[in-house]
Amino acid sequence: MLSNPERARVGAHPAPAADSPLLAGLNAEQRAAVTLPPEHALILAGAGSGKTRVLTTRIAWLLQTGQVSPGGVLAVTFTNKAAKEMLTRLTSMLPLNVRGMWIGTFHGLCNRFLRAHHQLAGLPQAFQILDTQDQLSAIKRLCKQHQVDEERYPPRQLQWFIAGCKEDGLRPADVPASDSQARRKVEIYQLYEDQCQREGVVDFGELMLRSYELLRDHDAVRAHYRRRFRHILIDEFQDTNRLQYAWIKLIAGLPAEQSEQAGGGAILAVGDDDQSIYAFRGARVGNMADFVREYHVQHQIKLEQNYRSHSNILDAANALISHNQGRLGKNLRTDAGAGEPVRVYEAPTDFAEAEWVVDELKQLVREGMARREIAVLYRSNAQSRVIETQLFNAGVPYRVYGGLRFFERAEIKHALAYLRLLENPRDDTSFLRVVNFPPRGIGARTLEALQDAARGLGTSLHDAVSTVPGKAGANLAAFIARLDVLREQTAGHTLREIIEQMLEASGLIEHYRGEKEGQDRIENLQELVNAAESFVMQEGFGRDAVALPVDEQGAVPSQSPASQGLDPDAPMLDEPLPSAPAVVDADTGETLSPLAAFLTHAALEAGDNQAQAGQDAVQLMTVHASKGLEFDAVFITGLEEGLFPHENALSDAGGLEEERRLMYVAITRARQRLYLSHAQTRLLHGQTRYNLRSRFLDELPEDVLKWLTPQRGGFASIAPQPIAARADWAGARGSFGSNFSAPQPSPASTGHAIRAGQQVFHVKFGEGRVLAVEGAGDDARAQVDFPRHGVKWLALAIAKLTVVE
DNA sequence: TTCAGCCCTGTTTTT
DNA sequence: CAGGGCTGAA
Repeated sequence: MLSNPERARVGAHPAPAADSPLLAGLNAEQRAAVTLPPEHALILAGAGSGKTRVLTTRIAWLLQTGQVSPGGVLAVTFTNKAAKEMLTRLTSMLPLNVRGMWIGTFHGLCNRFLRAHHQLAGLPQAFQILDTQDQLSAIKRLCKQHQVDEERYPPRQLQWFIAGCKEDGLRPADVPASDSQARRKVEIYQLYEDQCQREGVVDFGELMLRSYELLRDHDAVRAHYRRRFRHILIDEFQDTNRLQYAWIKLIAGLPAEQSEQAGGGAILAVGDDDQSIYAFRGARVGNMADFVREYHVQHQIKLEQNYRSHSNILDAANALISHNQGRLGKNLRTDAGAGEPVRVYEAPTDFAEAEWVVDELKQLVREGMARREIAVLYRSNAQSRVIETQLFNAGVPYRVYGGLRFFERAEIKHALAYLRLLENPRDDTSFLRVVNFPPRGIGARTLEALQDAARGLGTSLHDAVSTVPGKAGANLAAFIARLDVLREQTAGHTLREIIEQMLEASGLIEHYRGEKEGQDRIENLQELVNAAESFVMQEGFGRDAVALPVDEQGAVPSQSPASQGLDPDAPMLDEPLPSAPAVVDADTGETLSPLAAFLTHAALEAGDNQAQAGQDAVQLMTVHASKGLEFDAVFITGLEEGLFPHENALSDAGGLEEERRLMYVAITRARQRLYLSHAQTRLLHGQTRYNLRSRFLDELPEDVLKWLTPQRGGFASIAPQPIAARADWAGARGSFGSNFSAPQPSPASTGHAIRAGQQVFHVKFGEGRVLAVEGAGDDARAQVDFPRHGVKWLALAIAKLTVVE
């Protein structure tokens, strides 16, 4: 073990200890990955192959063998959870001060970086971060102000467009726009950028992009970090987007740019192409291949030994994923036995499906399984409701992940808006959010006048208040006066005191006291005080948090970074090069007030959503949210065409493959037991929908499955279930009860001969395949997949469909 | 200005 | 079915 961190200085290269206790218990591949030479490498880590262990042991190994000092490590993950996990494991392996290490999420690290170099980045030091909600409301506000036709340019779509541009590293000027519609979008993008800049706020994408540009445009800064980071480790590399990969390339330098002199770290990319499930938000699996090519990667290690699941589960996963094209190729294996078969259940309704899930999991609990070891997964959040109801009725404790998280709740957002205004009065988004909440006689008309005035003056709303005349103006003035007083009163106070005084002064508590449903909200607001308190404890803001001056003008050639107040326990630069201009390192960037730091924390980590974390509860979450987790028993529900795979993903082949990877992720969460289920009918958007069972079920090997219900026809084209509708079908919901083994009721015909699975012809769209039919009589609709025109819903009463078969 | 009620629309996954 | 936005009345 390392007793003195100083030993970690580079230069003294102790002989790598092959018998290091760190390596104990690792298999050959894992060991090879941990002890790789300091060169670029790609680890293909299958699900459950001990990826996190390898990653953390690698860091510990590098530190222990003196190949790098803590300050020379950059480790990037996607989720806060993963970053925390890495830190915890690391500190349990080595006694070490992790403060100088850069371990965090892309967004977290970019934030840290931008705070330190905020002047170079053109941002106020206390810039605030817009979450998705804030971003949308900022865009809506902008659209109103600039008379954007919200019909033609829906704000949500604009948000998607802007985020997409940023993920590709494109500023408005870089976006190709051929037609007028596209040009208009780019124009709005530009306006949005201006607005954010004016208000001193950044969105998630901006954190990344701004940080990328800063590195790109400032040679001294880039050179500094290149020399600093000798080892760059990236988790979940398959989830990186274009911009993130470009950022990594800047911070590491391309091979041609790397040298003893110029620095440049060794990149260790860890990923699994089969678990790439974030293409929808810009993730590019292709980055893996690009990395291998651009960095001439010589070391590729596959981790295929799975330590998690029984072989029946793995066989199912392997078989499923083999249906995807163009994989890097990887097969999981295990030494564990076959284990239980994968159980498959077909329910008549979503309601019955939930009932079955609850019955089964109660049985598991009776057999001694801990509830927290049981997960119920679904494709989309809306599906949780039925299951929740069932669990609730059965009195089974459960916990839902996702949905509204703590910092996203309305009352919390209101409170945060007040706090943000204390920190930055120019934050118009926050201003508008609370200027009339609780109501204080400032209505839409007043605000319109204020916004006009602000636009005319080119100032923030806050600064334009004095120009509004009359009673309305007086109300506004009273509002900002209240804020100003609060700001003065709380100066120098602890975070807790600031929040408590804000809750009083804002009138939020008072307001919710008067509401009938307000008690919960008040409790949440009180919880906010607790959240702040524990944040202060964790970050050590409590006492003598010395604010170090950050000299942003950049180069201070005569001073070494160490003389600028860097943590002496964490030497940043091993032997600073004599000619190199010293750049203030982002480690000195902790000059934020506790309040500003807390607000950042709130934006970057939306927080957990349920207070009852300690209880032994069944876990409910989307498949996406389950990534990286594992459970003894896993239920994957709603395995239906249109739901999983989701209908929006069916239009292109890439979408389907991503859905399949999603299913692969879901399957590989299970250690011992895996349950799959689908329902014939499901209540969605208040309508009963009839779904075929998911094609993914048919892609699993029969011999690992155990059908709990009699099997009927296969997917779509093979003997499709006669699917038609009867108006009172919904009324029959639940009456099937346990009657699932009975033959399907054959409801009266709609009069339309259209059935799922059929090949049909449409005058305009040509030939297509019917995916589903729903509704009855004149309302009957069919979902048809047209090869040329995509998936469409057609009203059977109107559309002329002829059966081709 | 506020509030209640109506209509309309959207509706995958999220750092 | 939900939530947001819009309208009209108090």
